[in-house]
Amino acid sequence: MTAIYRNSPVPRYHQLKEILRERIRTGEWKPGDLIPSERELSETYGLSRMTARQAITDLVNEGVFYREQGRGTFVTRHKITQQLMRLTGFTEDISARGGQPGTKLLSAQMIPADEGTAERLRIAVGEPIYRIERLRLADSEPLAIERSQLYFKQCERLLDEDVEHNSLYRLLETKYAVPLMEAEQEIEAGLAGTEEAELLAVPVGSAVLYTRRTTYTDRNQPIEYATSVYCGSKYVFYTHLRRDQLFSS
Amino acid sequence: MTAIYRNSPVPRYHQLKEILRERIRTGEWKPGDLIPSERELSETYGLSRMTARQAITDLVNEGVFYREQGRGTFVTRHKITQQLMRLTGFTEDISARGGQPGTKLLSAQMIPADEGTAERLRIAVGEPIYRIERLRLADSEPLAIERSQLYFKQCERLLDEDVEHNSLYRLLETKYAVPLMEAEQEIEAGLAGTEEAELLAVPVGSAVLYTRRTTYTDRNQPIEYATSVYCGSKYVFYTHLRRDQLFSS
DNA sequence: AGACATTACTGGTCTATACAATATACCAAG
DNA sequence: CTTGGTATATTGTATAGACCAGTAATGTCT
Repeated sequence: MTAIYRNSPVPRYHQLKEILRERIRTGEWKPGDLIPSERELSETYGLSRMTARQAITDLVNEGVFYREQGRGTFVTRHKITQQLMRLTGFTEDISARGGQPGTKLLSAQMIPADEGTAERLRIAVGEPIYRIERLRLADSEPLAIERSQLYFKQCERLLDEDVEHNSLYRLLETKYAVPLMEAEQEIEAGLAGTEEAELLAVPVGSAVLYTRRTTYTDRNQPIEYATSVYCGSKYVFYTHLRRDQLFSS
Repeated sequence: MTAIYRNSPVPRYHQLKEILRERIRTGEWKPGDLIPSERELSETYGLSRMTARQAITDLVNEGVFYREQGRGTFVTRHKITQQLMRLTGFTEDISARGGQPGTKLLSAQMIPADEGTAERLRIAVGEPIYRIERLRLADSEPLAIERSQLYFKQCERLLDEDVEHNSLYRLLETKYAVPLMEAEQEIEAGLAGTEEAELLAVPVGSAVLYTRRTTYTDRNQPIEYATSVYCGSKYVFYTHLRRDQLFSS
């Protein structure tokens, strides 16, 4: 894509975002480079400056560019991490890191929600939820134990899915029209217990990471509560932190 | 603040952001509430719709509101976590969690940068950097060991600072005019070694979290590289994940 | 009662324009 | 050689207006 289609159903600012991304991907612009000014871009692609600016602003918020008033807009220097802090399921995550994801299904069933889960999913205690327990592999080695609990309309249909060979998140977004938007995650250090050690094939007392995650749809509805145990020696979490202004009031 | 000052040096959209935040703080708007429409807000405060929209867009990006086309704009339901994924120094972090931060200075000196640090701070190997090692306490209990390495113009002046009783980040932002913007952080599980166990007052082999963090200024210059060891039983990390669109190309 | 069209709201996109604030290079006066 | 102004880039802020697209309630027809 090298031009803006004015009659496309895709918004123009969105088309421009893709073009700008592409010009980075191809290596035309390298980290630290100055990109054309907003006015220049708007003339090149036949847009108003504000529309070009919206595309750039989006990419600034995504961490692709940064602006300096009076100087111009530049390509950020660090990009790897940003892509890894995206909300991803295990399958997508491992693929992105260049590994071969694998899954061994431990259990999948409908059960009544206990108190903690019900509160996090904002449903009534005892409501039937879909619970799945999977051992996750990377390059055939056990990496994590993942226990997911989901609730949405007709979530019992998930029982018929092949969750051993499909990405749960991809299934939700495609077949079930459940668009995932964001998640809150807690990370804590721990030691492997006997059961966990056996599944992960590590000695009892090895370093592990416990995570607890609540996932929300684009309607801000909690849809999944998942707890995981990651093998400490094989996995690193990346996060990106931003400092917002402290308002002196 | 309840009105927009048209001649204020503070941008109007920024004033509006503060007003909107205030209306949440006072409890006027609760999580899940529908706020007035963009058109309504712009009339109320005497702004154009685009200006009001800019304020709202900012707050949406910060996770304060979410929008639903055709329905309106709402206050998000989960707020605690968002504040904790801000880039914070230890002092601010513990205060925000309601604890009493403390520090024991282990060492502070200028040393030549080793290869790994030089690369992360994007300087030459051997360049003199400021290195500080501190034991961090929460409510008088040891919580973490933090080793920070900083490089910027005249960073040797830090040697004269009382880093035991001051927040390093606050010092940087106020006295040294070094505005911090964002950071990348890696988190990994580990076990306490003998030296770490002693400092943290836990048994050898306890669960700990290793973190490595590179901090950047608003000019995208790396300024700090810090590694920490957190006592596993006393600290939980929070992260917020966003799913951005997967572009099918 | 149910299905469908209307309508009036919402946010989403886009334009054209104006002026402010900042950064940089250059030039002239001291 | 330094200082200060100026021209001209840049992004930042702000307006007014237009139309599109999705939602929900209402009314109307079957």
